[in-house]
Amino acid sequence: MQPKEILKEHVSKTITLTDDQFDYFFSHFTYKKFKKGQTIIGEGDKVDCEYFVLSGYLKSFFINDDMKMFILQFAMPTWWASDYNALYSGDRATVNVDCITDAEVLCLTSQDREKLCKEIHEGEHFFRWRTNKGYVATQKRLLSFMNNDAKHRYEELLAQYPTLYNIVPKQLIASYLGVSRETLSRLYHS
Amino acid sequence: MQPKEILKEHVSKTITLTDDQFDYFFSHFTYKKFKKGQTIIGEGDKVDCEYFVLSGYLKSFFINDDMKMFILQFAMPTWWASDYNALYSGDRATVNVDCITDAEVLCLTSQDREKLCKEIHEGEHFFRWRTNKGYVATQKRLLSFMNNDAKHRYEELLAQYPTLYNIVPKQLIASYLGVSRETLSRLYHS
DNA sequence: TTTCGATTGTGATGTAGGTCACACAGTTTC
DNA sequence: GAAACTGTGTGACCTACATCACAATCGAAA
Repeated sequence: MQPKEILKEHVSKTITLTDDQFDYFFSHFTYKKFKKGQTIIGEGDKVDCEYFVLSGYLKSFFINDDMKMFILQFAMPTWWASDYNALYSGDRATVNVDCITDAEVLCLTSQDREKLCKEIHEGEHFFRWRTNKGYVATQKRLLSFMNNDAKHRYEELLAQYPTLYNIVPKQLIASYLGVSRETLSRLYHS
Repeated sequence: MQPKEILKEHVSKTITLTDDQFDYFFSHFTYKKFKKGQTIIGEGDKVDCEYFVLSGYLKSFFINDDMKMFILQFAMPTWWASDYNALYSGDRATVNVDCITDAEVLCLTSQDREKLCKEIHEGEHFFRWRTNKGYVATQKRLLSFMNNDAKHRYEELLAQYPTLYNIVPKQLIASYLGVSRETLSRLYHS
């Protein structure tokens, strides 16, 4: 499937655009291809874009002072990723985004997103709903963090995204769950 | 200050509306007054509204199977609160909202919010930015949960909201931090 | 085939924070 | 003023998970 179709199908789930409107919408995106392991956003970068995943897997993550990694999100096809704090505040990136596998993405600059939101009312609606879903999902994850132990969170993750288990190294899954890789290993061997 | 002025000042930080537009916008809100301890949204309720706080303090929280409470958010004047998952999905409430102190709020139904978003482009812009801020804040809190120990999170909270310490019972602060009240007590007596 | 690096399993031990128990305020109710 | 209730401090003990150390596995490079 073509990039344009993938995005169109995704957007159509929330809003209805005429073909002309969608063509115009799409014209603001730039296609890019990355190799496994490549960095898309690195700590300290100026962040201009958000990324819509066409194929492959990305991760967004934070590295603390002890060089420990915490994964905020795995981004799979039709998901969006960026350092949203940096993107909206204009600050330098504190969150990294890189490629777990080879990946193709569509880039949208913050400027173009705001332009589209202004010019196409439905476009603004789309981005409001997308952010809203992200907000609710993050709040759920926060609750799960406070409420459940690592084993519970592990099972929750696998139930929600069964494909992750085969594609993503266990180390990264541990970083997402907020436990050490050793603990994760013990969890699913019991 | 009047409810209308409070809301206007708040909204003006993000968007510009003409007086007529704002009058129309405001006409969709309903004023309500609650007593300390009163429930605004209870588990299992149908959720129609979100609430803009004029005065007083609310909390939104989740109760797990062991009857343990987890606080998602303290809502102070000019903050918004609801069970956003229920509000957007139409499901019954799993998150509660109640009053830490006597409180005055403005209620906006989900239906009216969508109506306003449709009729006033700037209105949609406002709600997109509000949600966006919530999203980024929740993501930061999630990161802090993964990264920092209870003491660190405690100091972070006090630095950000010094007033909370005097107004909100320590038990609730503990529930927000995700530690037992005993642990919290030990933290700040050392 | 050999070698190297990345990934994972597993034991031993340490620690933050949970749970339970009880004491002791301050404040509301009769 | 007694009684009951809500909020808080503090000790003793327990548990989930971290950390460190090292072994085992596997794929890619050479």
